[in-house]
Amino acid sequence: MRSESIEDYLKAIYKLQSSEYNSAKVTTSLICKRMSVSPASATNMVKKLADMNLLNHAPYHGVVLTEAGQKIALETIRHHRLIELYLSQALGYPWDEIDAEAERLEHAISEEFEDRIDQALGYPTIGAHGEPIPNKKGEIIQRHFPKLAELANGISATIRRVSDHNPEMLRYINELGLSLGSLVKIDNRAPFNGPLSLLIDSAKQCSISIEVAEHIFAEPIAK
Amino acid sequence: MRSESIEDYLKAIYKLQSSEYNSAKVTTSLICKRMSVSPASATNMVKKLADMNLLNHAPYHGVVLTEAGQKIALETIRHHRLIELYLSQALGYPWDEIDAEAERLEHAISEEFEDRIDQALGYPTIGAHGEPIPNKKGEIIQRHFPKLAELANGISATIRRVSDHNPEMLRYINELGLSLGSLVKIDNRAPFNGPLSLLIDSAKQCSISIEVAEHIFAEPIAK
DNA sequence: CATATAATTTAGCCATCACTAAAAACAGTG
DNA sequence: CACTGTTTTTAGTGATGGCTAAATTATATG
Repeated sequence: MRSESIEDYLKAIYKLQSSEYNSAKVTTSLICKRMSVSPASATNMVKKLADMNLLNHAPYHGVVLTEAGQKIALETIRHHRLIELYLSQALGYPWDEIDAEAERLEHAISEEFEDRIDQALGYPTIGAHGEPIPNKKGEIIQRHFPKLAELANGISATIRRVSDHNPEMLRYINELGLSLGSLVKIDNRAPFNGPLSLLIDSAKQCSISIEVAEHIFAEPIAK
Repeated sequence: MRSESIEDYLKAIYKLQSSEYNSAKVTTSLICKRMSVSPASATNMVKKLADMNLLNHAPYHGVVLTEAGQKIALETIRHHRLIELYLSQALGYPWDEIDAEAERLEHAISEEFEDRIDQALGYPTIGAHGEPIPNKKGEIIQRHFPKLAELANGISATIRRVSDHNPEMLRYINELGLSLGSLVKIDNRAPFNGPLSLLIDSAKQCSISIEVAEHIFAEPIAK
């Protein structure tokens, strides 16, 4: 009545639904791509979730989570992000490994475990990659920051969030010396989608591809 | 190819096999009782494990783990006991809750997680209830201590292990003020399987049933 | 507006792991 | 050594959650 699969689908659907760059409908094919399953599997699960009143499904037109579905999604995301932060802060895990480990653990922990690591971490509201952590009531405060790729030349900004989708990219970003709170200045922006030159913490110079710059979000410093 | 079920069965079979009070064969019915499944389910899984060369099965005469089967069992037990100790020491879990939480987590953690909590705990060899923790090579050092129920009047002993099978009993034992390392003196032993009177840490007097005394193991103090 | 292409759904299958009910094998006793 | 009762196994089912292949529906284009 609340399997790992169900939690994973609801989580994925929630993320697709609230994803900033995507105001489009959450279709079966989006879901199956995100979950790396066949279209048929996604259809089956969508039907099942609709039967359980966890989402509304307009056939051929996508799904929308119900309150109940969103609640489970947010609980799962809360687990995931608390575990990630715990792995990172309490156990010294590197940035690029916490997602995979949390992916499995998030389904196995109890409310009690959630509460205890929440307390051990000092009731955090921001996760290891800068994402907001939903509270126990299922409230989440979305924060929006521009991508490095969108910032103009000469702008200084503080790194606020990093996309966690690609561990290799995360490792690379980490090796550059970038982490949450790092100060970067956009030194130069080569034309034709060329690389971005950055000055990191007023110390280190480096040059990153637009592709990477699309996955780093930063808060421009008001001057 | 290595499901939670498989790990659970192998763990249970290992424990039945090496259980001290039981030199008998590990039969299907023992397994199904221990796992709380139907006899048919146990038979099915035993057949499957035999096909995978994780145990040898002489039909109607019980099973014996192979090296490969024992290896998986011990890895699972190692996970379980490290997690229990971590929950207890790092997260402040009470004695009676760690088993249930570890039961789920033991299947979800990676080698890396195992290594990191092992390190955080200082490479322990004794678990939260006094059981030995197998090392990474699958070696385990069995320690045998008499039950409180077996100790004669007037004997003093140090608590070395507590059976973890019944959370309610664990909570009770904990409330008595007994933990690993506690010093107890057998003050009196009422006849006809009557209660045992104990002096705990030369301070507190209490009286426990034989049933409880069967689940506490202690090392008599050489005088 | 017909038709090609893409998206979605249906139908049917497989593996895992539980179950019940019935059959078969074994063990102890008269 | 047959009989009774227990243990074990077989046979058949159900739920979950994947899959492929085929059918259906929607969409975009000439």
